[in-house]
Amino acid sequence: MSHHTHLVESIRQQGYRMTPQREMILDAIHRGDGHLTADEIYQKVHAKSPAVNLATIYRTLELLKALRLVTAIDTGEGCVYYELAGEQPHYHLVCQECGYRLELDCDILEPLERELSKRYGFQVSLDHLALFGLCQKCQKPKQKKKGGSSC
Amino acid sequence: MSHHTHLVESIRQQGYRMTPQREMILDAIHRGDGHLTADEIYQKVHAKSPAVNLATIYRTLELLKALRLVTAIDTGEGCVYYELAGEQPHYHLVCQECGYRLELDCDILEPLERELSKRYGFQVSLDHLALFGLCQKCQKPKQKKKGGSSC
DNA sequence: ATGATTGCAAATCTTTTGCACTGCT
DNA sequence: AGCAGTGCAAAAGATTTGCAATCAT
Repeated sequence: MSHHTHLVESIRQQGYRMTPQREMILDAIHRGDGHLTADEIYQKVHAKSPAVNLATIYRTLELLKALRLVTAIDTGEGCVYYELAGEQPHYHLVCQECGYRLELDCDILEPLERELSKRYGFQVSLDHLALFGLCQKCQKPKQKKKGGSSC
Repeated sequence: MSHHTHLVESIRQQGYRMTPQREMILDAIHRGDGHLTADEIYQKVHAKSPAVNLATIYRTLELLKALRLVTAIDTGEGCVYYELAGEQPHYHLVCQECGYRLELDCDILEPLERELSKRYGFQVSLDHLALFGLCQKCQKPKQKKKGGSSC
């Protein structure tokens, strides 16, 4: 628990209590390295301490999100992934055909980020990003229907 | 049905049957202009023909997606939006704080699209895109990273 | 005619909530 | 001690599925 002392402090300083459950949840998210669903977090915590309830996981995640200690990433697969806020952002490409996923280099989105800020004053959280499309493999089986989709 | 004759043909040519339900669903999506949830589509169809079942909506949307006649957009709000494939792509910025949404100019994502293709061979479906972050208004209460005016 | 499609109801799956009890501070 | 936090069970909301009836082809 030494690595997330500051998280524990954050929670306490804002008037919330530190419980074993919350500690285990934080620890699970930390070890999960940004790719755990609520249920997976539950599995991990439950393995350590079977009495912990799924509802507690959800309530805690809700709290941690509100305190901006964790962020949620919705990749559109019907489940949400959680990670500690401030971790190295990582972007995903998700193939809609085969589910193949790969991680993007961080720098590839910087120009877009700057442009959105300049043009719209909008500060995107690109660490939440998942992009969908077709991987190389899955592009081939389809027709070459490329007409009319230009801007 | 004049505007989506080609959709009807597509379905038939692939060995599927054209039913009034499917016609109404296509029509609803068409008129909905890319921002309807499954349930909203259901409401529209149901208004015309109360016997139509929600399960049919889901099954039809599933089919239409598989045939690539409609695309699904998950904006991470817990619901999925449907639109006709090949419609003018439109991107969303969604404020995670206040839910404010705005549409992006089409051209802003082209450089990214090209780069992803070049670097990873990945063909992103950017018409599926929703970006999350903070709008100008909601940036202030937090870090003063930027001096903006009102939304 | 015949098999794809639908309606209906029940089942899933994820997430939320009410309430009484527990335990952090 | 007092109230935030928890466990439990039940609720809610979205989507899926099994099955018998129906209808497009």
